[in-house]
Amino acid sequence: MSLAIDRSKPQLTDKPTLYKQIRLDIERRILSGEWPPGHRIPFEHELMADYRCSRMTVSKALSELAQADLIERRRRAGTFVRRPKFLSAVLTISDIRAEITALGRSYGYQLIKCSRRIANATDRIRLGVGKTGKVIAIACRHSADAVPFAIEDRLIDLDAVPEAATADFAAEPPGSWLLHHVPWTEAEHAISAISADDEAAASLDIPIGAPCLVIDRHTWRGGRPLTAVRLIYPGESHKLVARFKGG
Amino acid sequence: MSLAIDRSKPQLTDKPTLYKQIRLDIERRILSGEWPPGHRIPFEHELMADYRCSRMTVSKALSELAQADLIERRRRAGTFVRRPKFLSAVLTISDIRAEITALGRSYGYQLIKCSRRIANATDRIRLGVGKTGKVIAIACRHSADAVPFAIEDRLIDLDAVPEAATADFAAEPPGSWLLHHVPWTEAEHAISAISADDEAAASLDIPIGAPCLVIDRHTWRGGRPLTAVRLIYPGESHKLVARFKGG
DNA sequence: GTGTTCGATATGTCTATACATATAATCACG
DNA sequence: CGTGATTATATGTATAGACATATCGAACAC
Repeated sequence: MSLAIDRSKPQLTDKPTLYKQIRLDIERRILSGEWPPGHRIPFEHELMADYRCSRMTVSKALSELAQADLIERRRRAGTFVRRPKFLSAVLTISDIRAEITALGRSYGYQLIKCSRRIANATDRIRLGVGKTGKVIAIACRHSADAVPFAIEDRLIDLDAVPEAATADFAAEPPGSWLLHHVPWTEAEHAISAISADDEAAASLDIPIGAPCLVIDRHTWRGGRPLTAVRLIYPGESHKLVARFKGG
Repeated sequence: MSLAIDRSKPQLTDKPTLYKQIRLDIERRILSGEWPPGHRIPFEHELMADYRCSRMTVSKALSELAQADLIERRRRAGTFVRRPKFLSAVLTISDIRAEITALGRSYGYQLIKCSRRIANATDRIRLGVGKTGKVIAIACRHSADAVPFAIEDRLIDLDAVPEAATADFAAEPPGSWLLHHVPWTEAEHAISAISADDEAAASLDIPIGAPCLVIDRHTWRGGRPLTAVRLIYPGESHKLVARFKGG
């Protein structure tokens, strides 16, 4: 297979490390289509010979590729290229303040409503908690260069996030505050489209009935609900972008 | 730290392997909040002593956690718990036929238009190719239990995907055909909301002006554009779901 | 005080070896 | 002709030791 690489001065001429070279080599072959899904890649002992290195080194390269789901390793059978896992993409949603300032626009924030109460039935369903407890309900608006950017309707479980009781949500948007103060372990986003009702239309300064992009996000820590939020963006002016890069 | 584990009969009593135990142990501490973001986790030589194992074993556990972005390793300084990477989630978009049949509903498909042509200026911009070439333009509709589910407007670069010339898009939806025949390496999705224009409204059997969820997807192989597609879903009946599970 | 050098140290890579374990392939048997 | 036991083999885990490399801090020079 003539894979042998230049190692005339083992740790001096090589820029990337050996296992990384092997990993990138295999990755390139997979992504270029040279080794299509289902293809059996050379056995470890073959790669050992090709690259003149120990099995541990080959194994390290293959293990990383396996962890990244590019290949599948089966004992006795060998190592195979995985078929791409049906269109998936990583959606990155930064907090809104960061998103707006990253665009070089000035960030504005207005707290519309902030109340503390004992969770009612609606709150409990929305958060997904069984027994009643204290919650904070927040409505606020984010703007970019003084133009309404999104409105936010949030519920925080005060029993799960007691520190929220002392936060000043008039000064700092709850999304930013939570992101910086409360670690979370699981999150779920549901993305849909709605027509602006009169309230949303007024807050966003758009016509009633205009299309809006909606993100409903739930966040947990160790299975316990922390917060539920609905973000409404004017639909035609906002896009969510998700990317997938093989490897 | 009293982390020592039971290894009275090294490879017999242990269910999970040693490095996996170490990995899960550390993972648990991080996800439970016991070791918060920024916390320095014990040095490798400390973990070696705690778990009575070699450094390679500890290192393997830490390397996997680092690859999964839960920790950050810095030479000379030590290993630290990373702060969560600003709300990110994995969005999985399966092809529409699979999505509908997975819901136990019957899948229907109508090809509305399919034409082959030399790429005009609009096509070139949409695909992001410089010089002109042949393309296939397809319009079609997907339905679930005979109810319109989504409409699709797609452009395929015939020079990048010559096999598409022989595909029968009246029999098989282009999304499914591409997924099964054409490997890709990069994809980008932009998600937005629009009002249904009269054409979309008629195809989807919804009122003109109704909110719709739009996915614009571009797919490349090795940096070369393969296809550009716009999918329009009735907004209130469809949700995209994205999840993030720590670890 | 300020910048430089240098040593200590934690992680990063690699080797050679050993044994464990899952399983594909083969073979013996009813 | 299946079918169950056996074997061969590729990956999986683990060890001990070696050297590479980045970098924090302290000692040093200016």
